[in-house]
Amino acid sequence: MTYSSDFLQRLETRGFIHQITDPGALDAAASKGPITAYVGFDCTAPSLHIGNLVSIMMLRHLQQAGHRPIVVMGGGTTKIGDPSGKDEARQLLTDDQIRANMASIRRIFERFLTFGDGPTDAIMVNNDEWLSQLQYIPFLRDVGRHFSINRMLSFDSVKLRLDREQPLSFLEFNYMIFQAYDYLELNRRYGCTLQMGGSDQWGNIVNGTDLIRRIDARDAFGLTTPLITRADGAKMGKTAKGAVWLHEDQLPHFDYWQFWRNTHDADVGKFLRLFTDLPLDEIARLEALPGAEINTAKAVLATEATALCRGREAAAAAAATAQTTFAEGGAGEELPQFAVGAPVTIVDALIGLGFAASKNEARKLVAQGGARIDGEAAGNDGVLVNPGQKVSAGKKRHGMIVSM
RNA sequence: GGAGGGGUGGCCGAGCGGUCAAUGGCAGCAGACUGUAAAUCUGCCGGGUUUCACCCUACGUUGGUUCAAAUCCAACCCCCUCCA
Repeated sequence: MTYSSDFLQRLETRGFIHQITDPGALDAAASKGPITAYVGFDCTAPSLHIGNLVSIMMLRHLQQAGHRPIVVMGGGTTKIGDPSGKDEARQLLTDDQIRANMASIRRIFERFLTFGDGPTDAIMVNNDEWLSQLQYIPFLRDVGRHFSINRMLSFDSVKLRLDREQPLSFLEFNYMIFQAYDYLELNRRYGCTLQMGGSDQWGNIVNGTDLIRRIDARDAFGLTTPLITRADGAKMGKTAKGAVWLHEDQLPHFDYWQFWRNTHDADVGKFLRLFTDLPLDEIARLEALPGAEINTAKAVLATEATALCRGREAAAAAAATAQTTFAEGGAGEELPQFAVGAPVTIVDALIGLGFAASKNEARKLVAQGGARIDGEAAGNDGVLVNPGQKVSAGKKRHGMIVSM
């Protein structure tokens, strides 16, 4: 499918589009002039992770194409908890936790979007602003009447729980109503005519467009992105160590860079399109690199993706560290460090650097030849390591011992 | 409320008085081969120590029987199926 609007054409060619409620009409609207679109984010954690990155990039493209992005923080809906994909109710957060999380998340968005008061500047709003003002009876009369229980029961998020006879509280059951109401409110306040989100949000999004049509008789659109999976079928962004966080407090720059560097061959092109701003012809060239040369493309992916989220400088530093550490066998500046007062055993060094969770684990690393000091296998667990030496666990984890 | 079935290591899932830190699979870690990839093969995969060994903690919870329990008994909690 090809679109006449720059915005949709961009999304389409870069692999962002899964479903659109009315592609033709949305394309026409986006061609005619600036539109306002939003994505909702929940703020149950102080940072977003890679799973949110597709939506963030989509907002970035929206803005670059001359439209206005709204970031909706689910301060109000976080108080309820989205039942989608969960067997059990989420833990409820206090107002203070929510506020702190929102402040922290905002800093991530400022890297990707330009905020301000201009016509295409991004704004961030908290749906708690209107949700907590709602009056129960009027809300039921004005909004509740448009929702049929029959239909709500048919939604996957609800059906799944009911089929498994898992408890679904009334509180959570209301989640989809509030999300639909958000859209109505944003449409009224900001003339927002497009809600975007992951494919799991399709039902919620459609509820919103329906509600706007029923109450205000206006057209609004919905767009969802495909679920991004890796070539081996695993869900994107989950590693054994947990989520890949966008916030540097939760994941060092170097580790973030490394995450992208270790992308599977088959995913390089896809990820370059989704997670960098590189032009498509450049990406086409990179993903076509044969054999081992694909590593060049991975390094570009890592640096570009890191630059977006962490800044160009941090990306360059991470890339330089990777270069000296992996390609030259040296030790880059960004490696994790472990400060000691006196020489320590290799076992303690591995634990100190966070490469082993217990002494047993560290000993096993040594026994299997995975522990190295300055590139040489550590002979036994009693070997001492001095400040200034590089300690490695396996081929990918490297750290420096420094003096206090 | 009644009748059955079940709760085991990150997950799935065997075991059903000693030989069980517990088969197998997945995930993970390390080694080999490579390209900081994939696939494959090999080893590891609760914690501690003086590591071909020993100690501690673990099979829903709490007690009990026994020389000995994940395995038997009792009570309790939770889940599932069927009946009311």
